[in-house]
Amino acid sequence: MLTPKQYKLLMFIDNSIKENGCCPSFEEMKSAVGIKSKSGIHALIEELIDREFIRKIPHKARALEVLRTPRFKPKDIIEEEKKIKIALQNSSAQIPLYGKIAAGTPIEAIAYENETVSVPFELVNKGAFYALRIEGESMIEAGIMDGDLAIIKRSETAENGQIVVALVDDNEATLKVFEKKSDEICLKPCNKDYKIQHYAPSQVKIQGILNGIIRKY
Amino acid sequence: MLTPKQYKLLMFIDNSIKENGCCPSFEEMKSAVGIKSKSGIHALIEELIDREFIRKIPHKARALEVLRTPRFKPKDIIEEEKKIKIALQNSSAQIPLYGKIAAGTPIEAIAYENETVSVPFELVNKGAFYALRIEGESMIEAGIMDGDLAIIKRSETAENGQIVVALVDDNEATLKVFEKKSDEICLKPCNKDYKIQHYAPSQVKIQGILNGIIRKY
DNA sequence: TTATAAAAGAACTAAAGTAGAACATTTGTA
DNA sequence: TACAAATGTTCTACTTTAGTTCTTTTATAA
Repeated sequence: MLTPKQYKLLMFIDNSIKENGCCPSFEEMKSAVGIKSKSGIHALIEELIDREFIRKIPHKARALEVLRTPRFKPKDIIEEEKKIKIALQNSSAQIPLYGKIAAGTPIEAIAYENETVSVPFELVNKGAFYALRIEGESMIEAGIMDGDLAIIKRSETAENGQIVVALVDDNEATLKVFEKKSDEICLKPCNKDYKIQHYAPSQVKIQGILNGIIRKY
Repeated sequence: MLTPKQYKLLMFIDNSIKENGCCPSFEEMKSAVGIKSKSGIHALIEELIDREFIRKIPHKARALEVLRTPRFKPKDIIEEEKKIKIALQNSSAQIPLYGKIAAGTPIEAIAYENETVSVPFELVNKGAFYALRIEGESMIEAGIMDGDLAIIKRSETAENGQIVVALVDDNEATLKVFEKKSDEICLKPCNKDYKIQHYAPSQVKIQGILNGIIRKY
């Protein structure tokens, strides 16, 4: 019935109209179908008009209308869809990278969202996650090294002994072992050269709990 | 079907009528669509009338009626499609997990391929990779902890100072810092409780070089 | 190779969009 | 009613985007 390219184009046009409400331009179709020249799109569209799959309002730009879509998919398309399924199974999650965090001297908490990193799904189960780049040596005895990527699960609370991202006095974010005592909160580094920090509970806001580490050599 | 501007205007008019009960003026449309002249709005409206999306009561101000809007896909379908797109872009590599490796007492090298793990593409550039589960504490000073997943790049050779998977006497695989001297190969643990091991070059086969670490808490 | 078809590319034509001004109509209210 | 303010229409001139047509290139199979 239709060639793979024709089918792909037809479905793309149908999709675009349903999704964006407006008909795609030839340029958009080019990149969607994977053709580098507008004349190719032109030929495909003429074919689709001939076979009465689409209609065109003459002398108008972006004026295509899908009349019908075929029941059967070309074989290549089916193959491709299988590949997508496999890719989906192996896909990783995309989480924002919130700049660097000092694991030694605390630095300012970073509020902007610029980069994202992809992490294996195993590290991000349920909840919201973000990543921080470790800077400094204060957690080295917990196997967290300078330059590591820390995968953090958003949380406002933590259990004693967990490694947390803590915001101190609203302007310093730091990765430390959390311990809440009756009257104070201790943030413990994992490096004997660093001292345990003691704060009033009101000074410390938990920003998340360490969920994973990714290191690249 | 519609051009982007036409669509934007149509939706704005439809929305305004539904929200405010009355048709917006050209001035309002101007700022909504981002056009600095009324004539542009006029042209767009004439087009929309031609294509029978709106109707106009002649000789009346603010007297437009929306006849129809392009039909849409259900939201959940769009969401799903977006997820697929993102997942495809971020799909991660699937590499085999070759069982556990002793980072303390060496254990047998595992030859079978059973499980696989997905890792971010950042950790696996070019070449063949596999993953090993760390067991033991011998590399703890390099930030490699018991239970970590080591991402290994296949290689038969290594530079001094690199962390390698070494097979000793064909039956023990171990993760150590590699150092080749003129007459022997040293495999150095990163833990002062463990001793440096010295072997004849013929005893040691490099199986790969450490390329990354993934840890889950 | 040669014939063929698909694709790429360049050159061209047409449509869409932008902008401003002048003009015409409607609408509210003094 | 009459006027001013708000609203809508038309025109010209121009820029950008979109679509068409033709020639050249590339790939493929007889």
